[in-house]
Amino acid sequence: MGRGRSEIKRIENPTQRQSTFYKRRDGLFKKARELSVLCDVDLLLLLFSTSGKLYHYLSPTVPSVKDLVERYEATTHTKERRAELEKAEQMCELMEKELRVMTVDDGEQYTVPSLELLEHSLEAAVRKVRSEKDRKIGGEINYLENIIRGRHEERYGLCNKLAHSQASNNEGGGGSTPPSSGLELKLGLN
Amino acid sequence: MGRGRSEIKRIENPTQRQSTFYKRRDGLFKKARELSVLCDVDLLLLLFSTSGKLYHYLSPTVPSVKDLVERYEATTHTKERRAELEKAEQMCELMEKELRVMTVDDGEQYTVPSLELLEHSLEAAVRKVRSEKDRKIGGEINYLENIIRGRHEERYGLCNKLAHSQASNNEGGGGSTPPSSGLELKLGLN
DNA sequence: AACTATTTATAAGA
DNA sequence: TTCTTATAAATAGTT
Repeated sequence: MGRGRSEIKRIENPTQRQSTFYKRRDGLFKKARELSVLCDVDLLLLLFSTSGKLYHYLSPTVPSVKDLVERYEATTHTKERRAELEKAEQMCELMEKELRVMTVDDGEQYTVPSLELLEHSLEAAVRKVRSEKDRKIGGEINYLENIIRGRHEERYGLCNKLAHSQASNNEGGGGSTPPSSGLELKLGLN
Repeated sequence: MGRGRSEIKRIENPTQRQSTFYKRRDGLFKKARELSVLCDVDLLLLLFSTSGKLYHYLSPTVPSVKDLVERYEATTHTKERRAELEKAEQMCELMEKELRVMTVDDGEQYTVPSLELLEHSLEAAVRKVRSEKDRKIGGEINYLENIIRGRHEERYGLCNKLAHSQASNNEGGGGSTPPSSGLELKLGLN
């Protein structure tokens, strides 16, 4: 847009780069907000300018950056696992095929006992690949279970804290508990 | 853009919403990429569609999502701390002012001993706010130190793993160590 | 997916 | 930075 060319490559002139940065940054954030509202999308936009300044946008439907990043991690983990499983599956098939071919083909270079030996080791390899596949499936389940357990503990901890703080408020503020955050300091004006 | 109105609010018609989503998602990613290249910016764009599908873009200069998010956390932490410190500072000033006013003003409603008592508790309160401020500064330092320590341990752990796996490769693969990742399975074709 | 009439974004210039 | 304006780009509605 604008007058003249396009060409997406690093702008070397620092003044021009800065100016373009302001304009396009504003444009990008506007578009991000619009997409998130129009299409009911959870999104995070996080950016650091060359000078190290932080700008970010998080759609209003998302409670926190951490939350969305955890979802990202969970998703990519399962994706990676699925890709690995597919590869393992393919490998399995390939090896079974190979095994069949090798035992049927007449190989002049092999004696029967050596072919038998080869067959056995290939069978063992197939078993190994299968068990590795199973181990990975188990690992994925553990990973997800851990996440769920973590969430539970988090909630439990919060409940505890809440109950605790309510109890100590009812006592009248015993003094030894330090303020946990922000500026709700007890000023001791008794 | 396009024919007709604008109005940024959730599109209720699902077909239209989906169509708009595709178009604007592509546009947003394009703009994100362009900004990151043109202006040499580190950026992360992470989004989940309503159906839970993940799309993301990370500028090529950033090693990983985790990396950028850590930078975000470090930055916001220090920002929050700074804001808290500022508030504490203001509170301090306010209280000192109040203290001065109260001891100088002729308050008809107070006896001198009660004013003196009030003065002392206000002074104590000021001390309390100051020490809370110092505690927070210390906490921030600890927080940063922890991050640094974490990085060191991560690296150390990786070095160890590497050394270990190289050692066991030299031994000839003793069988009890499970493959750590991917598909570099030892097939046992001996 | 493709096609346009329009609206938006923005490169240059001030 | 900030505003203006000529022009390139994005996209809403339509096919």
